[in-house]
Amino acid sequence: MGPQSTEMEIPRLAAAKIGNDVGLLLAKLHATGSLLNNKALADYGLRERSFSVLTLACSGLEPTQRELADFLSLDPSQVVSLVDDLEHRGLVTRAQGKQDRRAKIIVSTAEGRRIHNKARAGLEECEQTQLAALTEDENAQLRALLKKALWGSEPTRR
Amino acid sequence: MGPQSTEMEIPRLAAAKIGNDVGLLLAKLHATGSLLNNKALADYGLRERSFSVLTLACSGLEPTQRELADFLSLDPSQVVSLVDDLEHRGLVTRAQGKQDRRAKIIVSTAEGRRIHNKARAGLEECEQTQLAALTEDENAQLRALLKKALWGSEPTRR
DNA sequence: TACGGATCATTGAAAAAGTCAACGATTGTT
DNA sequence: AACAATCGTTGACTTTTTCAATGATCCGTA
Repeated sequence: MGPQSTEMEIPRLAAAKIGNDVGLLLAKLHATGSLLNNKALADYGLRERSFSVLTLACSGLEPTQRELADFLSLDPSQVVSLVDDLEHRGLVTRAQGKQDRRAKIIVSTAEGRRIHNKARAGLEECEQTQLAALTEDENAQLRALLKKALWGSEPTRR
Repeated sequence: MGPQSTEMEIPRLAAAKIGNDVGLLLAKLHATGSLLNNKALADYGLRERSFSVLTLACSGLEPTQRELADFLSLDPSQVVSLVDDLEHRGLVTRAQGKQDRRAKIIVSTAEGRRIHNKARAGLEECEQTQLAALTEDENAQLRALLKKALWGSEPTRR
């Protein structure tokens, strides 16, 4: 369907003022990125979002569904669907919250971690493709700026 | 509903590896930004996308609908809806393509430019809110990196 | 302790957005 | 002249988003 080449010609319309609009730039880069990411993740039966959930389940941070919803900017009901899917496939399980019995903690299974590692490798490749125009430094810079824009200063450096 | 404060606490989950995932960072910043932008544009009966179309219609670049679809990463049928709406409200008109009579060139009306100027002012304010954590330099840097990631090197400097 | 309001995950329904194939008109190519 | 390709448009279909309602649980307060 779309152009598969690594080459990316500068569209005529990029000259418009709106070519400086952060909102549009984010939307565009996000759109093209999602396309690539979802394509890469399809091999593992995952999509961008289920991968995010799986990643956080694998993180050891023991996120609750509410935390997932907030962090991923999703409606809680969407998290239910995502977790349902991952759980049915045996990649994560719902554990009872420790302090709060209403909450469900999402943790990965061994199989979930296995799939996750494979998928992550594929994704990194994919990400490099998307940001091929940037140098290693610029790549890191972009990440840092996005994080700072989102959460102010830098997150707890460790 | 949501938190209206300018303060943004660093979520616990940001510590996860995925906090470095460019895809997620883009999705998140884009999501929060869209929310703010759409809220700001609602005063003018616009949304992020209709504003983008209006902006390009005002740009003097005489974009065709096909170009709009490509540039905004939309399906051509979505552009039809957006232009229909703007046209019904007298903000843009469809002009016949010059070389290609199949194509329709979208140009703004005087009223369209009036609304656009007002809306743009509101949006800039909004954008500053979103990127409040960044310095002026970082703000420019972010734009430059996003553009480079999208289109390689820098677009025609002028 | 018991009450009341708030929060969590879940469900289901309604609205919005996205995807896709088909069409007439037009273009460019052979 | 014939052919395939492209542009805008329409309509059907699927997916995603949004939202209100619910039972269970938590927390603050009387």
